[in-house]
Amino acid sequence: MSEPRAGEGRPLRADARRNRERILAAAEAVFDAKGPEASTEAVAGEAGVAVGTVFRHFPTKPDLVEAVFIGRLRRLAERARELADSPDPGGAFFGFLETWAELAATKHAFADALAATGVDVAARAAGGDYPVARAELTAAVGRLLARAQDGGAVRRDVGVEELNAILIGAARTAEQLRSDRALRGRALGVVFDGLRPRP
Amino acid sequence: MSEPRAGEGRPLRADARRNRERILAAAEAVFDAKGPEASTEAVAGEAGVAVGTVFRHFPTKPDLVEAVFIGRLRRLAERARELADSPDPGGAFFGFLETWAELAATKHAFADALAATGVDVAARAAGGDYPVARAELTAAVGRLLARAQDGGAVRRDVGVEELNAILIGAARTAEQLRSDRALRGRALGVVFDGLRPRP
Amino acid sequence: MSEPRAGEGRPLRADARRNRERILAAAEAVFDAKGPEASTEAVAGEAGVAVGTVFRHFPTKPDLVEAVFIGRLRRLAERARELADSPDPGGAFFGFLETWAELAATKHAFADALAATGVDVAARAAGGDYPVARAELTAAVGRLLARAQDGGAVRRDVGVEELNAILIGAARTAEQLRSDRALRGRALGVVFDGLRPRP
Amino acid sequence: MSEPRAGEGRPLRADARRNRERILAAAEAVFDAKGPEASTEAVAGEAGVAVGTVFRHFPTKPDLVEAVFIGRLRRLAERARELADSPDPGGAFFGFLETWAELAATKHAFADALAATGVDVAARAAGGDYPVARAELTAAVGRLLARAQDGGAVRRDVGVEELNAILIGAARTAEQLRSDRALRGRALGVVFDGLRPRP
DNA sequence: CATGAATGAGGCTTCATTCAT
DNA sequence: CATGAATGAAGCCTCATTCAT
Repeated sequence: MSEPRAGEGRPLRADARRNRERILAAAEAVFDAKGPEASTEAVAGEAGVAVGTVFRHFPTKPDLVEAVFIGRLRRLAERARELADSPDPGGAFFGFLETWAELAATKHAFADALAATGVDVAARAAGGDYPVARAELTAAVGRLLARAQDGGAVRRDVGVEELNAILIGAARTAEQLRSDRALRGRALGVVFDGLRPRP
Repeated sequence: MSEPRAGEGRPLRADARRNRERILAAAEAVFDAKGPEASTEAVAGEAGVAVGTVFRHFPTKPDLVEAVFIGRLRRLAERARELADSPDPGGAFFGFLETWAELAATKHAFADALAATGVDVAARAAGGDYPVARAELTAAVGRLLARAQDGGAVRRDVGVEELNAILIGAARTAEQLRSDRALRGRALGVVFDGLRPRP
Repeated sequence: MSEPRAGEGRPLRADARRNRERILAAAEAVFDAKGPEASTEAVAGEAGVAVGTVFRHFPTKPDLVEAVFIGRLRRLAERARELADSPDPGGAFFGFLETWAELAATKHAFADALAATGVDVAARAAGGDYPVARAELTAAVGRLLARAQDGGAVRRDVGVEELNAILIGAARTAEQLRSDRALRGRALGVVFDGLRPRP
Repeated sequence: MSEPRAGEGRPLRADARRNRERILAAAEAVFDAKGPEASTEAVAGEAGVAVGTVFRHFPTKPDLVEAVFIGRLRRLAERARELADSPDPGGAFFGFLETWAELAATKHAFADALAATGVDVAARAAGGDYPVARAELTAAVGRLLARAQDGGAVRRDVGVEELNAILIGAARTAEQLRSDRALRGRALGVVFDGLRPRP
């Protein structure tokens, strides 16, 4: 649940909303720096609020982690949508992959969180916002992929599912080579080349 | 450290060695199921020994995680060595990649542990068995790679470093598609295709 | 550290302060009875709080021991200051020694804690409240000593340093004879007589 | 019990006796260095035997601590006996005090162990060797004291009991000033002066 | 609503002691 | 007898979560 009282339509008070944002930002920063096992207290500290406030907004630790993660999914989906109508579908597609990898290369817990998906989603039922965010990203990426394939820039035997898994792996590859930008570029180049049509 | 006080040459008593194996096996199972943050207590339970016994063999939690991980590195290196003299270098190389991915597909903590490498190795100095195991694997894989490149099966602009990072990512990709063997095969195929020479 | 985050000026909430006092009192009682190695759990039990609460107030076992000890130093310094302006410097001085010994006679960990000084202070740097409390006591005692020497009640070849060590020993002597008040008085009398001017 | 199977008259085999001595020596060294909380394993290591052997000789940790302590009492008593017939009773008496303090100044756990006496003796019944060793020391010191008093070197209102407690305190004083020999000498001088006859 | 103190389960680790080899 | 592996209680400390202020 990324929005407390979701569905009851009670819009958060201004200060409450502000706190929520600050907590999310703080959580993102802290999780990036120390991984998602960082203590809630640390997040609260970074956000400049008390722990109680964090728990009011995100009743559970997983709730907070999920919310951070969903935020990222949304930003990625947003980016995918921006590129959707590019006149150069191939460029748009591979450009998006770069964005993804670049994001993953610096954001520590990102790949983990992504990978945790398969598990968590099952465990947390279908109630939360996660499936929605996930679906939106998948849809947006799917469109990018389809156009790129139509344009002949990407092989046709790849579906969104494989692409998704490949990107999760690529994120890890990128993270692994975090410190060497050139090496990272080359490794990702290899992986992405695999997506191009075989002659 | 895969052998306590390694280097002092005192071979463990029969029962001690048996327990050590049981603990390692238990740890592998538990870490696979719940990740390497699983409690030492859980490992002890699975192994059918008391906690104290686990700590006698692996004085520290990281020691245990490392030992499990090193075991995997060794098995992989072993496999790489077996394939070293294959008459079909390209087949040997890609066959090895399959093994790797197959192993990773079921072993949860594997990718994490691998990824943790960069950090842990630095932190744990060069004292343990880890660097050795790591070096051996790298060497064995390097030979496989070189032969495959010489045989024209793999593009020449890929080094062991990139390969390593790519494989770590591929492990994650495979894990992600754990449940769908066909899909997994296709995704890995794409990634591995990226390694073939561009026409 | 006798006040958590001392110096930041945030006064504890009423209930927190109350708990803090209870914990200190409990620690004093428990340490007196079983020595400072008594478990934190025991202290918590005596104070009627959960362990977590003890650790919130005193993040570390040594912190707790130190706090108890500092409390005692302060009480002694207070007593010394009260006696500072006595019209009978010699009486004031020896009266203070009685107080000290009396306190020490019942308080088990006292001598130990005092003795631990040389070590702990070095180890714990100059950050905490300890050096301050220690210095204040030394200063107050120094004044008492100087006046007594000026009044001819105490030999002049004794400095605060020796006096301090002697008192630590006397505390142990007193503790040793805890159960026999008369005997204790005589033993301390002998030790204190050593401080009087030789004819 | 400082002698296993005490009273059954079975004299230890030569190697067993040798081990016993080595363990005692090791324990003395280790306890001096790290205090009596040092692990039995550490003692075993220092002695070059296995833990099991230590426990065979001293079935319990307190047994070992006590044995070490008794050894010291005996050595002190021995020293006192040597001085018993000195032609200079006063010199002999104060010389003995020096020995005592000197021993205590370097031997970490000594004062503690001595002080622990009151408690342990009660707890451990009267069965062990401790009371005997204690009594012998007291007797020997008593003789030294009596002769010194007869010779006018020591005030007559001091008994062995007080003396004992004073010495325990002095040991602590000496330990406190361990690092400064001159200061230590002066402080002990003051304490011992208290024992001289008042004019 | 926010605050931050209290709770207490749970994790890691040490160590006296037992006992199979 | 010696060895050293196994046991498991106990200690310290962390942290998600609750709730009085």
